[in-house]
Amino acid sequence: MRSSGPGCHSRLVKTSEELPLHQRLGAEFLRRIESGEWPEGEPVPSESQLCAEFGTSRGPVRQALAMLRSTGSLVGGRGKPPVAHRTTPSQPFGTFLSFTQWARSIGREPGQHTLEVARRRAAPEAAARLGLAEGEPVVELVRLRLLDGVPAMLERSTFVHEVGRVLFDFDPDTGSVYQELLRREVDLHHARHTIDAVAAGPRDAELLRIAIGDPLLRVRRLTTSGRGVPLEYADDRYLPAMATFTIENTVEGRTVIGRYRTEED
Amino acid sequence: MRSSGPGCHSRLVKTSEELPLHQRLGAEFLRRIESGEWPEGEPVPSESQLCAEFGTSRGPVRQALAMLRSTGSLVGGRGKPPVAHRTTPSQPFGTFLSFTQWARSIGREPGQHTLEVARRRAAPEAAARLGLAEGEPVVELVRLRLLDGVPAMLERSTFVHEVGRVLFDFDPDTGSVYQELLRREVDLHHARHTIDAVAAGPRDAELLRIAIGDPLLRVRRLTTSGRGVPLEYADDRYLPAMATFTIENTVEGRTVIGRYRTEED
DNA sequence: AGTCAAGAGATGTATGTACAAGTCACCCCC
DNA sequence: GGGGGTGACTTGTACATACATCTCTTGACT
Repeated sequence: MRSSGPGCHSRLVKTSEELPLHQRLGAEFLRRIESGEWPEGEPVPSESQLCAEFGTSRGPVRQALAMLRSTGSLVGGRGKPPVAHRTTPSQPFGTFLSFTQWARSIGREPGQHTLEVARRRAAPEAAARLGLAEGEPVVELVRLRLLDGVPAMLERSTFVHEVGRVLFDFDPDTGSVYQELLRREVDLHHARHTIDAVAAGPRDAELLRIAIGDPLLRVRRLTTSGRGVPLEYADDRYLPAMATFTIENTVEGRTVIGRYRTEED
Repeated sequence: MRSSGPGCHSRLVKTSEELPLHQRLGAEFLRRIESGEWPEGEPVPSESQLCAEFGTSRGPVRQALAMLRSTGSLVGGRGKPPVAHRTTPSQPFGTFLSFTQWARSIGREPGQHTLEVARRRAAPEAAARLGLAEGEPVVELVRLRLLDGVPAMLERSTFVHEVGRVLFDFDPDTGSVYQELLRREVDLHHARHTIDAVAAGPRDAELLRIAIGDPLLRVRRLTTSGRGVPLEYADDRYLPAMATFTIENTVEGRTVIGRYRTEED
């Protein structure tokens, strides 16, 4: 295998040497598709050729191809070689969850003004979503998020107390709460985003510099751990001119999601 | 093992004898998980037991398990049996695309008032999205969609002419345009939904019986064929009180999407 | 020249084997 | 009685093989 230039930066991920063969093959194949080495729309080398090139049996090669097929990077059929297909990649969990990572991924500079960070008793809706009794202590964080210095979103997060208390050792004006929680090994694993539209209230309007009643794109998010324990409930209100959400789906069931700057789409 | 009686256990999987073995196994396993025969959170039978039960080798069993693993219906790891996990299923393509199918899937009665169906020259935005020159003929369809008789959404669809002309033989007040197009073997394969919020204009307000400026949840949809040819561009405006969209994603990259009645979530 | 059939080559499916690596229960020993 | 090792069992990975099925080209026949 051609493991030249192994990812020296990836301490979180195992080095290529110790990964299973079919995963290394899959990564290599994906690199070739995305680099254009296997051009879009062109058939890729046959399984036998790949087996010969990497000196393996058909098993690992087929596992790798199946992985790419499931993500849509390969399409095609029986009897003829599969065809490379560059797809719009689904935004990874972190990018979709973290405003900071998202902003950077679209080449904008994220910013924030923290308006409030307080330990208080859970409000009715947040308590219900987090599965807490009303009045249990939680940590609330309210921030105005900026893109290139311009107000873009108003974020109201409610953390269960065990998670939220780490925020008191952290200045939410300096960076990404999401990354800080990851660093503390909080198991952010699953998120459910519910999207609708609301009219701006007085406070929304004042902070986002719009008129009361103007439409806002609201995303309510419940983040849970790997075992389904709620960790955070958030109510994010975007200026529609600054961000849109996209969902792409196909008859085969593949789904990719994204959040984009409005003008860019 | 092959010489054991022909099909002595094959009656257990009766789904269409001509499907490949691993697909039949996958369907059967999924049925057992969803029916509770393999209880949530409990380890499923080991691969050897499944091989014995269905009289196959490990290969098809493992392919079927891998399929369920990729959809999140099975979780678990090395050394210990995988654990059944009932997941909220992703809404299939048809349900997500068709208002009619969606309404029925949530137990509501869909309805529609067709306001316009006309062959005309493409408007600038629709033309750009459909990849047409401005002024090329298209078919526009404007319908007010109802849930249980109550206005829920205003739909403005623009079809490329080749697709849209079948609508003149079809009464859009009677049912689902989507199903009619499928029946005519139009290759609706891929859809990209862009979600944002807009203020209701005069016509929106009048038809949806709200005030001008009230927030609406807008979904712009570009539907394309399997080869990427644009077929339809739509601008759907939902009353936020009637529908929300949800996106669920995990660190492993699985994504499920849904559209729900607002109160039900 | 056009048409159709045969065949080569590709992928899809299925089996059998072997070993590596992880989990768990049990038992021995301290 | 508790701690730790051992071994059976399970899943993960890899290879070799065989055959089915589909695609596309080649070539003979009309």
